[in-house]
Amino acid sequence: MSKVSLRDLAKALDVSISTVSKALRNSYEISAETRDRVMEAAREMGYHPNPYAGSLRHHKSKTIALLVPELTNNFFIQAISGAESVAQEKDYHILVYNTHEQYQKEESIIGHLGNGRVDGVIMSLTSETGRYDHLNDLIQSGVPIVFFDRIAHEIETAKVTTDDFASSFNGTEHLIRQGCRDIAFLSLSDSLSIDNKRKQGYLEALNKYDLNMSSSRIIRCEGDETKNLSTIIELLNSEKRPDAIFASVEKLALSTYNAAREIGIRIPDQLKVICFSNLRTAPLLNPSLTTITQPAFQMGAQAATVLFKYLEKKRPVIQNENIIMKSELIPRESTRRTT
Amino acid sequence: MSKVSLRDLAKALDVSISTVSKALRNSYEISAETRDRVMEAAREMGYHPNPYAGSLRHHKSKTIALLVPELTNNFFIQAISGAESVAQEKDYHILVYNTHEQYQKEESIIGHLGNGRVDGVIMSLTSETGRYDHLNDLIQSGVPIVFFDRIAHEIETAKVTTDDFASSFNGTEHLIRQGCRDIAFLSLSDSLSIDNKRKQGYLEALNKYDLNMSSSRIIRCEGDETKNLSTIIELLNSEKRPDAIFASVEKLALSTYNAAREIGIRIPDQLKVICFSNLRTAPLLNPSLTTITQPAFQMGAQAATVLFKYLEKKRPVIQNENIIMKSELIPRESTRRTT
DNA sequence: ATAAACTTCGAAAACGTTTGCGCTATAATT
DNA sequence: AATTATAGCGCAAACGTTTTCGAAGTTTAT
Repeated sequence: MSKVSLRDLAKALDVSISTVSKALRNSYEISAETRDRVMEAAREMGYHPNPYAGSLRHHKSKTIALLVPELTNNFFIQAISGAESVAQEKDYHILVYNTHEQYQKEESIIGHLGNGRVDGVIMSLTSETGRYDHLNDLIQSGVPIVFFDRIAHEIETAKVTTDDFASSFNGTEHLIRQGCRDIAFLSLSDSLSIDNKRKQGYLEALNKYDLNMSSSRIIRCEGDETKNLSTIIELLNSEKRPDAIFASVEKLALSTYNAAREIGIRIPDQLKVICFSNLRTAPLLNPSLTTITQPAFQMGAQAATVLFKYLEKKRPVIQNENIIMKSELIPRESTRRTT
Repeated sequence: MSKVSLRDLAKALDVSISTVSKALRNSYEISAETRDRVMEAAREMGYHPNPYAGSLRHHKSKTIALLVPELTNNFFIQAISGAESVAQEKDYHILVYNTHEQYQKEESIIGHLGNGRVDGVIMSLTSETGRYDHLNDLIQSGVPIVFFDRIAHEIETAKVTTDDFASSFNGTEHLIRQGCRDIAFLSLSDSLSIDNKRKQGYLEALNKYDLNMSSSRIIRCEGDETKNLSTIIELLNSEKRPDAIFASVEKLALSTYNAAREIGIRIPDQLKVICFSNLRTAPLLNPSLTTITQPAFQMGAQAATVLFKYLEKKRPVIQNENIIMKSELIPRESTRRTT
């Protein structure tokens, strides 16, 4: 039936609790004979150590937290999957939290993570996050943080990102080479590290080709889905409609598809679309979608690997370190050259 | 800096540990004055209670585990999202585990969940899972389990599912009404509750319309992605190619799309496709995909709600209960009637 | 005035581990 | 034979809480 503790084992075997404990951990202090007796009894009685008692003694929980701003998102879910894989190998447990793109939730959750609940944190920032006191406090209290994708430059720790500037530059260049001259950039948030890098890459490419850099072509889409949809429809209905859209995130590209469909604009004939995306169905869309795909799984795995590397040390203070992985530009129908 | 405990607070305020503890929990035994002093000091010194010490005392962890056979899967991720939402409201924490469709992993993870790590479990079974000893052991040890989608009929507890039989029947009927007479069913596993229900619905519909029930039209696709792809290609290249495919899970429909594309079969003209799916891009596919969509988010939320309802009792033994939610058939291009 | 009741707090046990140290018996060393 | 080393085990403290109980001191009732 229920819970069997060291005490129960000790009583059953008529030895002390410490003997049982040591036997189970294969201590040299215990004779082979009693060790085997204990092991056998433990298996038989279904003993499983209480993890929290151990945590209390050791100040180690063998648990890490994973904070993402969105759960139903192909990129983040692949990253989580990557982190989970290496955690499972290392016998670590993962607490998953959805911050829902809300700074307030992020702060509250981070607050719950001090004092030993987790040994470390892997996270991607909220689009609202502009101050980092809560994160610094956590680090100060001894819980290291590794960032991925949406990072805080201001915090000295390990960060796993992709080559956002270059990818965005390449993506924009790709559009230009396909004949586009008026490219709108759909942005998610001004405070986001990746968003800014991507904007810069976009602007730099425009600059290289001497294209009009009127900043009005950077469209902020930070509302909910329907809000964004109407923003995009408005854009596509405007007098001077752009001939291409560069969506900084996947969901904005999908909204663009929906908008185009709704008002009868043909992709790629009248509008070309490219975006950062980890959509598996990108090749199957109508038309198939040109994407810049980040190595999401590997990013999560890498973030976890770095974190664990530090956790294995006595006093885990993570040094500043930028790990930059490459995204891949995959041209498809949505940016096909038209005449 | 780091960790501040009750002892630290007590020392700073020159009162006893128990006074501090009681003050923080607003005990009637403590005067308003000292309570306020304690509260103030706690905030100032950044006190956060050590969760595991409390867990040890209370035999409650305020944590639940979520086990899914696949993480990069729209259905499961939406379910997780639903469960996470209600957990966050109830101030519970969620440990997420990926069983990778492997019985052995499921067993091992379940083994780690005894003895207090979690107060309860929400899970969907592996396609390999055929025996339930590990689950029964866990329940016996006092940790309740709530199943969703892929359930174990043999275990008496709460189960959240959808009307798989009816949905599958309706989906098959839909295909028949669109003119199909030779429908292949792509199955994932014989041991899976949902798979069997769906097969039965499919067969029942065939029966109703007096169609050929040769069981060879049930195709097992339990390999990896490339294996399944070649299985489907073989099917579509066979002498008597089916005129429709009913995929029991989303990924098999996507493989069907890929297979059709590869060997130049046009959907829906030459082949109609329907599947169970939570793909957000289903309307944007080429052609748009007819789906039977489960209320994944609500299922996860419902499972969590039921679990918490029981956890709030003293001795949480969950009664047998079948909660059945409705899926929605959304006809799209992939099953459009052709002449 | 004494007894009773109440208010406010502290001592200590308990949750289930791990581990340093001490104790006893036997084996090895002189 | 006397000493020392060693093997094998148990005691007890510690981790950070919560909570029962009792000890004061204070107020109210008789």
